[in-house]
Amino acid sequence: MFSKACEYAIRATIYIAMQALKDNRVNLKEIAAAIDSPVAFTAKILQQLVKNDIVESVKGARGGFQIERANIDAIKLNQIVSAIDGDKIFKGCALGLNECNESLPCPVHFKFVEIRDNLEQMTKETSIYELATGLEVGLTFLKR
Amino acid sequence: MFSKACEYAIRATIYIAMQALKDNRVNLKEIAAAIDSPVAFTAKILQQLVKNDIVESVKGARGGFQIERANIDAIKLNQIVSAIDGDKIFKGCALGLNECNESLPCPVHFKFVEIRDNLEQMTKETSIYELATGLEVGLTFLKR
DNA sequence: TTTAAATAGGACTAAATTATCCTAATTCTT
DNA sequence: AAGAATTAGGATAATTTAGTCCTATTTAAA
Repeated sequence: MFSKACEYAIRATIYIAMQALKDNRVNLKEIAAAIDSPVAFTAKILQQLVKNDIVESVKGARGGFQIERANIDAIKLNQIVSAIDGDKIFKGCALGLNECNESLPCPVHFKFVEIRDNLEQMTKETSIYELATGLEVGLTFLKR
Repeated sequence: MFSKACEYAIRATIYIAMQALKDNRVNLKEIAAAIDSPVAFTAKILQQLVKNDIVESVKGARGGFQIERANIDAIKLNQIVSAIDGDKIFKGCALGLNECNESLPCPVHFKFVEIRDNLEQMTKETSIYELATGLEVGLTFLKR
């Protein structure tokens, strides 16, 4: 469904948000440990998240990653997916056709559009805040 | 969503089914041309479909691929997906966790399960017959 | 019986994704 | 001011996915 990079991106963002809610800034090593991801690869992904204004970084000793309080509410899941994987998952054809729409549909078009649209809507209405709080309370997990 | 191999597999199966409904057996070249896919790669995928009893092959001159009439109704989309991509798409965690279920859920688990299950149900109730007829009538397309 | 047309399958290549490593730049702390 | 901790970024390696090529085998038709 999502690329590995995107999976890590979502997990990392949720973890950073959870810590940000407790006024903690977290560094790369801590993030990678918390979400059980390869450190160097996670660094690359965090760079992309910073470029896309999903997380903020602070350089130097005592630096790390954080998310502004207001953004924790504002950032929705679909923004992370689009930033890392593009919008193929939300817009693309299930059978890989370049041109596939209501007027020139592939055989599964109408059935697939429903699922694709549900996915997009779900990710659009799911905030990082919501995901981070479930994690903090211990209802959900980012490893294993 | 699906791998390239799976996209080609679905397109190829639909095309073979449509021709089988007209009592035509079709060969590799014709299939690849009809679905606009790389010939040699398509050959590999067809081998897998044969091994998984989704299509039948006939060797030798005048050989090719076909699907028994009864199977055109019996084969559902989910069988092709599982045969080529496995069932990660139907069973796997959206965030890539190895263990993710109702009792140890990832942060998006409950929201994602709905979509995943809808996809599985849709593919389970969609027969190749249904997809092939839309194609024959010219309502749907396998290229572009 | 030979030949041509076809699938099967193994070995290989190319491209994309995932992942690592090293160095530079930044900034806090001592 | 120096050193340690940290992110940024480029180069590279490893793995997976996508795709090609060649040969063997099968079978219909001439």
